[in-house]
Amino acid sequence: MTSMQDIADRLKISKSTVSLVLSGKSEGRVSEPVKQQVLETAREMDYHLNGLARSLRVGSSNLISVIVTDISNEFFGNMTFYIQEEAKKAGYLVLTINSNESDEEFDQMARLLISKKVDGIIAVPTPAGAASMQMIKDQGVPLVTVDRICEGIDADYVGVDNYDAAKKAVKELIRDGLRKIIMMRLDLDIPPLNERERGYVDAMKEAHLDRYIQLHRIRFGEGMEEDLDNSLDAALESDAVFFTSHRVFTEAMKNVAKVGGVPHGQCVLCFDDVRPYMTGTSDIRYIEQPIAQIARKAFDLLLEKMHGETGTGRYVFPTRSITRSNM
Amino acid sequence: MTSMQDIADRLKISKSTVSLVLSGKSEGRVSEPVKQQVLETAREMDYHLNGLARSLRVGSSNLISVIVTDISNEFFGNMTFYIQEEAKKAGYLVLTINSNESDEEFDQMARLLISKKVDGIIAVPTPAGAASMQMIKDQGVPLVTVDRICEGIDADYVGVDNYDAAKKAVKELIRDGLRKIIMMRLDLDIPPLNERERGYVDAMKEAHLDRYIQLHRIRFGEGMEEDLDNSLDAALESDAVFFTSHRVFTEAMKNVAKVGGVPHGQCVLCFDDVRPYMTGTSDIRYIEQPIAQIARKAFDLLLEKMHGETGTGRYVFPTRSITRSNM
DNA sequence: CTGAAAGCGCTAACAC
DNA sequence: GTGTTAGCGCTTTCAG
Repeated sequence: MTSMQDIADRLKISKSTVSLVLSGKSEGRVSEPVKQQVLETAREMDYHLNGLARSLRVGSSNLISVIVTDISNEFFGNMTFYIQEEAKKAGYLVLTINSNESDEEFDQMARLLISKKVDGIIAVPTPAGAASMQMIKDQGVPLVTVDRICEGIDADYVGVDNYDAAKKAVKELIRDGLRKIIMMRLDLDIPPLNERERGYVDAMKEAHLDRYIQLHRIRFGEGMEEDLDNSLDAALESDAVFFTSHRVFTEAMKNVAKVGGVPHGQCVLCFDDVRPYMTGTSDIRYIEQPIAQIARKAFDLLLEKMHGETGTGRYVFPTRSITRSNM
Repeated sequence: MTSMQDIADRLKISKSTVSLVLSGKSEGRVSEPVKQQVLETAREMDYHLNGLARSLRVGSSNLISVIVTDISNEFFGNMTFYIQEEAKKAGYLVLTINSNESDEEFDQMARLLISKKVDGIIAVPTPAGAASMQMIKDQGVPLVTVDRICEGIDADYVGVDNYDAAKKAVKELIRDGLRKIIMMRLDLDIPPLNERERGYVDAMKEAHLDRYIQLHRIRFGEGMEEDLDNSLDAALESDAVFFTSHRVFTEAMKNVAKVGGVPHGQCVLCFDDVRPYMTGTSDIRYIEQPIAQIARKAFDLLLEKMHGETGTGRYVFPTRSITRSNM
């Protein structure tokens, strides 16, 4: 592996000169002939920059990380994708991390990332992840949180109004004549899910449909399928099922497939895009979060912080309810 | 940010001693009291290792990269996920890169990764990516290719027998009475897609159904929706549509939703798991690739290479045809 | 315009 | 057991 020293030796010049031209800072500081020689020799010797050495010296790695709780959730998958696209444009590489909703894993990974000297972190906080957030901040690593607010932590936040989105969508269902609307949510104590539940409950109460309110809490991980099985009958008897997140929806669908699909005439409401799943004949609706915008905003905020800006803010984007009936 | 030197100064000892205990190499080389002091002081001063310095010194970054062509393809998404899980166990962080099927992007990213001194790369080669593969090898970076063989490059390969899988699945369709079976594939000149096409064509010919052979080539990226629209009528008139990859399937489904879903009684055959999409009443079948196994094998091979093994091999895993009719 | 030298934070010989 | 030293490959003052 050839180094700058190697090409300096070959040309009998100093490595500082080589560094100047190879890092594009030679403008008016290195003569044209020398510059050309360096460039050519670098090519001949198949030189590749050692970014580690550079990073150590300049104090920044051009690496950022995005830590999500469940990469198999399409919402997070897409978010990660969009962040990567933005990062690429800005010259950053991204380390994608899956915390699997575990505080311990999150913390462990955050420590690793700090040691890798990432320039910034975009994180979906785990249920009780405040301490890890604080550690990241204490280490001076720019941080922006996404999807879930982490109470007690002064960091940028980007997300949507989950309460409002859920309430509006349920009201639309009621307007369209549906009555027995039940909710299936993951058994995780995280703000978005709690907010969506509140929205559902309030919408039902306001329409005096209290008696139909049903909350099915599905365990995340171990026990998921069992819980889903137990809720199946209730689901089949309802007019509509409101799934609070993509993951619980897709898992439930695998289950529902066993009994021949969603019953004709029944309505499914879900957070996040389910268009590709709408091959059937049931009435499917979903609440769309502007993922690309969220991702872009999150990255922009991170970029600002990495450039030294200090204030933090909370940015809430509007959602849309989409109805596409195939009946 | 406190360094080893800082804690050595505080304790009036040398930084080598500090290094020894902090890197867990103090066994029988540092006295117990000193060791405890170091550990405690490190905690007090909120010390975090500078991994860049360590990597520069020891010559390895504990970073690997997986470069896929389309992260929004669930097959690659899952593969990446499994690789990450394996990598985590082995103490590696992974940089996920999306080449977007572009040779140029791949090459550019590969150069960046080399400068970041990644310890290894798992790559899905782009259509004409041999030169980039060679560059990676020339730089001494361990490489394993996945999903597509890159001709002319001596590197490990992990994948499935695409010809055989496609042929078998089509034969099953024919056995079950389907005749007008058409294929929709992306317009990319890559081995797996070509092999799947060959398998389809041969199965049809062997059943003397030559007259029903229809190949619809769908552009990837710009023009995709247009091509899909143009093929819609033919699709609706067929007995079955064989989608050669997950991506073309999901895109087509968005399109099909416009006309009210897949017609009753029609069959859809697809490469890769589409269980969550089986909410409808149509006959859906798919060819399952053992993604977890593929990912694990790829990572194992990479690990071996990173540990100095040299030989290369090609590993082909069996697929399964899954039928689950909801009719 | 070019070079010498210092140093980013760490590890690993090698002395003592 | 512990300290000294050299150096990984680069960037960046500072002289000349």
